[in-house]
Amino acid sequence: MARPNAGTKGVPRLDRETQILDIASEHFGTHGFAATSVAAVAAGAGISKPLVYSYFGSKEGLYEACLERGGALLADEMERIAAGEAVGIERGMQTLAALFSLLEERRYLWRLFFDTTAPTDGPARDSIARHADRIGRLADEGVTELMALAGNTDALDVSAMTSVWLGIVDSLMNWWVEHPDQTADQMMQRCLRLLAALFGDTP
Amino acid sequence: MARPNAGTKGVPRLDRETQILDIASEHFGTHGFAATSVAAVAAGAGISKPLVYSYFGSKEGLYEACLERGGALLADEMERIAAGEAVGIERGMQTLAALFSLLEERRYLWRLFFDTTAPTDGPARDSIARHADRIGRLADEGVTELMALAGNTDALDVSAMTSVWLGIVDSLMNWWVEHPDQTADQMMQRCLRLLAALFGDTP
DNA sequence: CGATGGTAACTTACCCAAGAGTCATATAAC
DNA sequence: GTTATATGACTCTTGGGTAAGTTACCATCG
Repeated sequence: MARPNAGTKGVPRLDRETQILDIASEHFGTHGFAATSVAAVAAGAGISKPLVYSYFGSKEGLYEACLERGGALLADEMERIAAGEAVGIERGMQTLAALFSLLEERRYLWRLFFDTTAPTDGPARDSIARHADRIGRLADEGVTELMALAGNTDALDVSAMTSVWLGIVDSLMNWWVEHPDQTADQMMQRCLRLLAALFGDTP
Repeated sequence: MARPNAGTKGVPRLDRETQILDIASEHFGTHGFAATSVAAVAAGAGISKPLVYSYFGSKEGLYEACLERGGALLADEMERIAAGEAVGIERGMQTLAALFSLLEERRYLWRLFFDTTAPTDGPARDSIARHADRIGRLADEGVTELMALAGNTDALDVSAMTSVWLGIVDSLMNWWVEHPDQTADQMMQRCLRLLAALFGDTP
């Protein structure tokens, strides 16, 4: 007898991994890497800490797996937009619409990629940067197009504008997290109104 | 005898506090609250940890003191702009110019106020939020004006637009930190070019 | 002028809690 | 009975916070 909770619960590894990644992504995205504890993730999944380590190796490994899965989701969608014909601000708006729709039930996911508390040293640095950069590169591509249309091809200008664009998306996502009652559709309508307020018309 | 380093070094409390705040602000602003250790700040100032605690009470107290000093600097400048006659985007650009000039030697300072790793519970929460909100309120005022000019007075729209505006400033500051060779003047010229690229003219 | 004592400016050496990571073991399922 | 799934009970490091003591300075008293 003894340990009443030991032994398998009949949950296959892949199912359990998926569940752990769901919980971990939410924690990492909501509180950041540093403020997330593996024990809390385990508790959230209703399992013990060693199982998490058994499946993901380390806290960084867990974070990396979250990035992997989330990054694929985000980048695939952004690539779909990129493959379309929209350019400039139009492409930006389509990207926003896609992101709102995609992340409606996972608003925290975006913040995973812009976490300043993620480890900046050690072997995980490269891997983390790679995933974060994949989204950045897609943004860069769109911004380069936009700037070229306006006759500006300065590399630093494009770099700064990309940073600003990502900052805009970031702040919209943060605002959305703080306003849970807003639907994806309402967010998109709001963005169109904000754009109209800036440009003085309704494009 | 014994402890060769004990005893006063003849540095008055106020001088020492100022020095500690300089170091601490840079650490907090660069690495965030969670990733900053009091021991590192003390080492940076060439003193021991207990002296920091003796002067500031706790890590949160130290952070609060940084916010106090930095917030006064930032808010005073933003209030100076607010008192002027510029409105809308013009006011935004003037604020940017003032911030670039003010923060040229302290680019990390801005990030102090938007640190997601700052403690979200405990007694310091209110105090910290109060300082962060002071800047937010000034931004809100400017954005409200801008939106009103465009005929939009929806509270949520204004709230979201304020968030976006702060996000833009945030990303510009981050970009600036990553490009140390750029002067305040170059940053401002760049912003004007980015604005021109968006609006298709040079206002 | 030198002794005395108070105080401000410091430090060493420690405590303690939180959290990353590990080991040996247990049980359900097949 | 073998294996994948699982856990209780550790260890070890990091970092916030503290207790107690040390040294320099300065005023006052003889």
